[in-house]
Amino acid sequence: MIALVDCNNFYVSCERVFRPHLENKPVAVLSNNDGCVIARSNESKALGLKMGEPIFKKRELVRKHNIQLFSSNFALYGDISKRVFDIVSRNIPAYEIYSIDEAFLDFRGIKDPYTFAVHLRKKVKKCTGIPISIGISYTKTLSKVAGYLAKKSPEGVSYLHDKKQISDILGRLPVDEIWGVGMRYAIKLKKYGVHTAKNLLECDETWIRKMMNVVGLRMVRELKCMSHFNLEEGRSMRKSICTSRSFSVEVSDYTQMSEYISMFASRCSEKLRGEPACARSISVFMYTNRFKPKARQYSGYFSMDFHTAASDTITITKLAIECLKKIYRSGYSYKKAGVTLSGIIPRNQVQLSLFDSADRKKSDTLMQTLDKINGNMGRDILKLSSSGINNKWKIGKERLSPCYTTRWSDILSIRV
DNA sequence: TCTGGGGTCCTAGGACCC
DNA sequence: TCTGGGGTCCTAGGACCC
Repeated sequence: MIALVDCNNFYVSCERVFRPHLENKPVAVLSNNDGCVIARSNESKALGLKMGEPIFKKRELVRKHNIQLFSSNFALYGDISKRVFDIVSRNIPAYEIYSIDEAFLDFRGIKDPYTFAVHLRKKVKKCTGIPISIGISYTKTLSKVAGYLAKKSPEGVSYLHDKKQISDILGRLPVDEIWGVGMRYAIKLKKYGVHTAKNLLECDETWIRKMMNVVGLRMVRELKCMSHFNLEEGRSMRKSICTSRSFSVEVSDYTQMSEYISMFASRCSEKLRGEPACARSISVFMYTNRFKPKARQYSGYFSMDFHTAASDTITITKLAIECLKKIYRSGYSYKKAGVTLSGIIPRNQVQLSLFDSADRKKSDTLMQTLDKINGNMGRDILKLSSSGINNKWKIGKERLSPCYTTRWSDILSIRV
């Protein structure tokens, strides 16, 4: 048995923990630059606020119903997530943290899964203030189905174990609610008269394989109670690391762009060292505003390899700038840019070059010092001058809540 | 006026090897 | 008349997830 723990409307719930008066009120959290809706409370969903929708299109709705909006505060959400999963994973032999708000738990050997889950849910709510739902079944995909039901049940827990019951539910589950069926597949499937999960199970497996390749086929088998996706314990090394941003004010100046690219490269390097790992290649991309069809459009992408896999900010930034020079075209207004590191390998598996002349020991010490100072005193206390001296990163976040749990100056004061 | 950020996996096709 | 068989690696593109 596998249990899926899912935090309800997670970002909204995090904001509510510190603002209990928002309970039962419509609330939403916005993406960077306060652009799109990325989390909604049930009340906001009921009002018709859609996921991913640009908020400026909904100004009237927001005003009319007094929907409370927040800028995204990932420092807060990340910390609350850690607290939730600390509690959830206690006394569980194996678990996999799947995303910031979801985890799969190994429920084998638990005598009464339903009661256990009900207790777990109460405990998490009491200790963190976050409401969760728990779906339990035979495979990961089925536990996702159970999770879907759990969200609608008053107890917040659903235990799917009876074959007849599973079959009934799959008969009512729309295909696009299945884990692994996105918009494209849903459209394709409906064209062939496949509307429910049960319809899909009745299809020929060769046909499914052709339509949705092996991943789709595995998913279908999982719905038939055959397990294909194992619990992945421990955090495995990432395969790529990306830092990208949309600019609140479009960029049309090379120096400005090179400062941003330098900043993205630094951020990527920090994440890379945090693994700890090195990267074999880097790529840089940038593009103009696709929502302004009348403006001149351009998009550029360029990738380069390091001579020797690198993790130090200086080497990485230098190559990022090389890439930038290859693709930068003047005369355009850029809306978004980013840096991606790939070919990630563990630090201790770097193949050195015979003619390598770099002083690695020195650069390692330098980076350790840099990370330590920035870790203790705040991000970017020490940085490369190529990322700009007075370049205060301008991400529109007008409705940002305090970092209640991760910043000393933001801790709540309580009048007793 | 205003439209996010960060990941994963699979496949087909091309280029290459012996 | 008639031109093999078995591999690897890389990339772009397409799908998905949160």
